[in-house]
Amino acid sequence: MAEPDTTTSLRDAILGAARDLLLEDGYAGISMRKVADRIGYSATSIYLYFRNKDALFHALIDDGMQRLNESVVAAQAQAAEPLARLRAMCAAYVRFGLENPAYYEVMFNLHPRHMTRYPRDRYRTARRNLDLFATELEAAALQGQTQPCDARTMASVVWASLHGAVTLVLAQRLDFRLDPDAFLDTTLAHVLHGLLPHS
Amino acid sequence: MAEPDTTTSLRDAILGAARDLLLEDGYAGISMRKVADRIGYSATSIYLYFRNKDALFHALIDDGMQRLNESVVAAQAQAAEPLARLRAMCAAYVRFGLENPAYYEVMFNLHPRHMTRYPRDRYRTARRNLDLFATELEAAALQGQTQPCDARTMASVVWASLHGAVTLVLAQRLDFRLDPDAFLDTTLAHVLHGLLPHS
DNA sequence: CAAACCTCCTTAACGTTGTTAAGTTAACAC
DNA sequence: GTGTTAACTTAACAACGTTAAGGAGGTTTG
Repeated sequence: MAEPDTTTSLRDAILGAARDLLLEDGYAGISMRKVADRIGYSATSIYLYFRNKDALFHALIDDGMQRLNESVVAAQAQAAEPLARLRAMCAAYVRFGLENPAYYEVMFNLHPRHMTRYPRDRYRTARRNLDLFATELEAAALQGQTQPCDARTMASVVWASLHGAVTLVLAQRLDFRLDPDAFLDTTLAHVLHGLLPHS
Repeated sequence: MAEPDTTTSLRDAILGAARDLLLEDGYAGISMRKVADRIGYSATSIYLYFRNKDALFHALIDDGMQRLNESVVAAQAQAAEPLARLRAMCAAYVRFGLENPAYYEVMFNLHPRHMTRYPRDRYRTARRNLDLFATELEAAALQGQTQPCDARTMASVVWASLHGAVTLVLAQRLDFRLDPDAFLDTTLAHVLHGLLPHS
């Protein structure tokens, strides 16, 4: 299984193998030895490029955050009005979660107890994402389309609601009598409705 | 550390030790050997009373679900009108999460990948909890206080939003520029506002 | 009374995990 | 040819969940 290292550096090969294992078996399917086996190196070699297992996962999180951000940015460009953009962005977020459950898991559902916290200073991409939501919220509020609010807080509120719904569905903890897609649609509608001005 | 077994059965002693460890060190702080050490038995004794580690955790989840349910029921009785009751119940849910982070973690944030799914038929208490929310939602809709909706779906939507917010705060992933309590208050207000009739 | 049995618990072990310490091997410098 | 450095491996440690086998003590049965 030894691959050539002339084309890719070993660091990249490790990351690739870890990503593959993540997509195949989820978080639990990854061990240092399995990652190493897959590319024909010994487990300890990984420590030459990543301080420990957490550091390896942090790199995967970076990767996932990047992909999520691209999805949301793409959605943002699909509509002209703030509220419509917001809707598209929320939908993109949910879709990302459903389509990349393994990534979503390491990115958001891996608890600090299981893994050293993803360092604050590497949350750039995540915060940038949140800022995208805040921007649209602020624009919508200025146009009187929503009730006035602190955009930064409300961006987190919106995100938390979406996150809760996605997590619920991915963990298969949704009431089995409900249809996941319908549930997610209702959640999205409810979240947006909650932003509208008082009657 | 060997405790008397005349008063409590060993099964109860194991559960108690597991609960203590859970509260002290969280999920990661629990291993079969640690639980056993704490009560002066060997690790393998646990297997006489629980099929495996998952079964032990499922018992802890039962315990936590019971406590959560009691909190919500108590909150429900504190108000007379459906919407006010709903608000009190949501607040109780959030409070439970903040005050019992370790319980909350095993109950809702431990992924199926880390642990065999909590069996469907043992979700009685959880579903009962959800039904409490659905009942109030239905009553509120009947009185025209909210827009009409499928109460069961909306109960899950409300729960998911609260869950997302609580999870975010507990995992310390909330934007560090925001105050957790203010964020949770805003979330609660937003969730309830989202239920109101269209203007 | 002794033999069989059952209940409750333990010791020993297996295979796996993340991680560290101590080599090894090859390439290059002078 | 000797010294140095970079890249990688082997061996090992402590901890993990779990299983198989066994032992001590009381109860039942001939």
